[in-house]
Amino acid sequence: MMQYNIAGLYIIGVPYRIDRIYKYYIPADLIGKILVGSVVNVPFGRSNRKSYAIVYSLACGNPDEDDVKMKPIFSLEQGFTMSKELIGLCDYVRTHCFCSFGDVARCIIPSAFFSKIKETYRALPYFPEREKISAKALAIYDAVACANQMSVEKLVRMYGEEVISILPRLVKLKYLEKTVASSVKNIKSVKYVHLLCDADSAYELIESKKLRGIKQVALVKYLIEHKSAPLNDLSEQLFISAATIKSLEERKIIETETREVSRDPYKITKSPNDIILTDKQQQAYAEIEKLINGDAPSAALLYGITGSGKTMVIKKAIDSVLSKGKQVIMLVPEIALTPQAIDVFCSYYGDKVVLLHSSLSDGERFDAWRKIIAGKANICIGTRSAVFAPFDNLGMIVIDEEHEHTYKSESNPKYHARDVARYRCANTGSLMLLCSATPSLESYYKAKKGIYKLIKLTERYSGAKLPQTVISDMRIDAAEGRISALGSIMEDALRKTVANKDQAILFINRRGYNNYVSCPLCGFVQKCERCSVSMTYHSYGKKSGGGYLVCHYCGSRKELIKVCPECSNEHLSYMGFGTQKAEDELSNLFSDIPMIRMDADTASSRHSIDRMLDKFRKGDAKLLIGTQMVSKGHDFPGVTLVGVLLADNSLYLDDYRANERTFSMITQVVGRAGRGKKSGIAIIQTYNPEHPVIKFAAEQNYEDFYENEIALRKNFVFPPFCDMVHLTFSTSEESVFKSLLPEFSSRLAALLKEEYSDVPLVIFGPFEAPIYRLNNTYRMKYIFKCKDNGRTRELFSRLYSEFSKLESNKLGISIDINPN
DNA sequence: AGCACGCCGACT
DNA sequence: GTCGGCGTGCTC
Repeated sequence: MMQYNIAGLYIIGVPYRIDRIYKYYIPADLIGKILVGSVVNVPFGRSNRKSYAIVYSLACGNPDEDDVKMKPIFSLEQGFTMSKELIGLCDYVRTHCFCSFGDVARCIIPSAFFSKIKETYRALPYFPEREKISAKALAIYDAVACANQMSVEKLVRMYGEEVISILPRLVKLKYLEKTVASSVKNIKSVKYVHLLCDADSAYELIESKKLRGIKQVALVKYLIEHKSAPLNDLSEQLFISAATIKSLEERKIIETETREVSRDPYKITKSPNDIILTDKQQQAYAEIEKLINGDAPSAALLYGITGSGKTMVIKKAIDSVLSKGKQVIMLVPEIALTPQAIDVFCSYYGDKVVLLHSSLSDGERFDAWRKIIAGKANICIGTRSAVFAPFDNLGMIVIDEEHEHTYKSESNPKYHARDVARYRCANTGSLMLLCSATPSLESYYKAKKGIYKLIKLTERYSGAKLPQTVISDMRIDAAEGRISALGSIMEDALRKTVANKDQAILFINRRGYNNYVSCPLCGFVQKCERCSVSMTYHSYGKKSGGGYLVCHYCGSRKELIKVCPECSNEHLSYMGFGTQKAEDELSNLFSDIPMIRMDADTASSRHSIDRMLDKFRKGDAKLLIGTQMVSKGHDFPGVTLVGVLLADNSLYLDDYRANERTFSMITQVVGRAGRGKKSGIAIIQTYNPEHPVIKFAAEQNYEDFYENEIALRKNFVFPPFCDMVHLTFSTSEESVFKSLLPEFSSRLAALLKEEYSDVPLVIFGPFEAPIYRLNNTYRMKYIFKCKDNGRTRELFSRLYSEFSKLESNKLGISIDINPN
């Protein structure tokens, strides 16, 4: 049998335009051991720096006779070989998302797999007796001392292999010290800081000038808003030193606490008690079972209204797949926001479940991943990237809340989990099961066309009724001169709810107190210095007064201005409201009712979200007010009132998906009411009560919304009737646009006229990105309507490669297909 | 993305 | 004379 001695491989970590198959010869001792899918180490580039690579193909030949000078593979990385299916997946994502092969490989293999122990050397601080060592050793010492620290690889490159024998001697003579840094961090505990007094007395402390240092004031102010914060965040964001913490700790104003961060954060309790499906659920399940039992790849859309009991149908489907000895991936939009659903699955399947999501540490992620490749788990529940879980006998991929935008990645590789899932299912004969109460238009369109099997659940579980909905016309309140986040209808309903000792959820799609500060006389608006957006006013604690301005895009902060910097007017107006203002108004109305505000400012960690949701579920708080966090899949039987405070907030955005997003947001929130025995009521506050989207959402009428919207999409040619491509140039030097944009436009025109005359493309732009300046980078973009096929991608691939090397470091270019 | 190579200006 | 700034170009 012929032994392969040449490997074609993809290098991990190279830029897109040089990402191709490189040929290396396999040294004699590795022949037969290196397979397609092996992870190997190779020398790459003029400096032969050590790089990781994935073996893509094997061949026989003479390394010296080939036209390219071939280098040898250094070594083989043990422990993981990528399956054919996953290699195909890398190819697929690479060509569809304009990223390198390695970018996809890095989604499949956790970073901890690559980060082997790194040996570096550091010069010791005192000046040594130079006479005792050789000239060569002295040169090495000086080089290390000069660079502060150096890796072994670099020293070998500079001085040859003999450094290997010299270095230990230098360490023994205390010239150098060896540091072994493993990048697999074993974070076992995190230090937290919190106030020892309540917000109001802390605020008095600041007012009464009892705190001397600026840092101390900043820290206390920060803690008033965030309740408790990890020490690391504080030193990073506020530049707080240990001394500041210590002095406040001694004065008993704050307290530090060490919290254990468990390596296995989800405790699993087995309770295999079987579930009984209702007739409707059983019917839906039977349809899915048929697809599971067929061996052909398939896709289904489970469209079930809120509260229809989709979770149990999914559970049954998972049982069925597992019983055939196959594996399941289940995707959820965000782990932290759907703890209930996850608890259900963990309690049923115990240690056969593995969780994969973004807030795992490198070590935790590595553990979870090894559990999958070792075959110790057969269900993987996780966020977007879990779609890459390296199962070898996949049977089904479930995508819960299929319409959620979090399934689209916004950074390289810019994939959509649904597309990746579809590819994997097609190649493994698996079922892709999409689930939603408000399916994306694209998916419902495919279901109606028969590409996906459409399965409907149109009744609420165990007879619960959909809430009665009321549209509150805020124009009436405005005409009466009422300026409040809460309309009169909402206020009355809240009073009733509170009187009945029931619970309510209020939803606002905006955080902070007021979303901008402006001068009514000269029109001045306080903008961020780094971004082209207005800054949002955040107060400390519940009360207005004091506070700071923050940019929601780059995070920069600024003291609140009291006087207009343009015309010195002292009466500035604070416009628009967010969660803080609503909380403030509510606490004025119901001062003795416990309430929780849940937004990115109060829910800093998974733990704090859990704590808040638990408190609300137990009834310890009666009102829950917050951003999207409160609208996702939670099940609170005690909630009888649900309010949407700014229903039209997202309605008039310059975006073809604005209607869809508004509809799904309102529907999801409204669906939180009336899940228990009591019937519920939902109030939608809007300035556009006649708007069809608001009306359809109020009726929970997805079918009519869909018909209305799909007609619009067809008329104006938007997805699913075409594909959208966004091409963005970004730079810190605005002037590069002047020559760049005409150059790009004419190059594109030339390509379309000659080589790609067969590619239909509608060009919009160039124009400024919706936020032109972001964190001091300027962004110009093109939008194209096209058909996402091989020829179109080839055209964009060429443009991407050609323009990504231009202006070298000054210019960034990004291509995104069907972005959010 | 790195990193070496090479071409100019400021300095001992 | 040499050191070192960074613009240019290559990566099996």
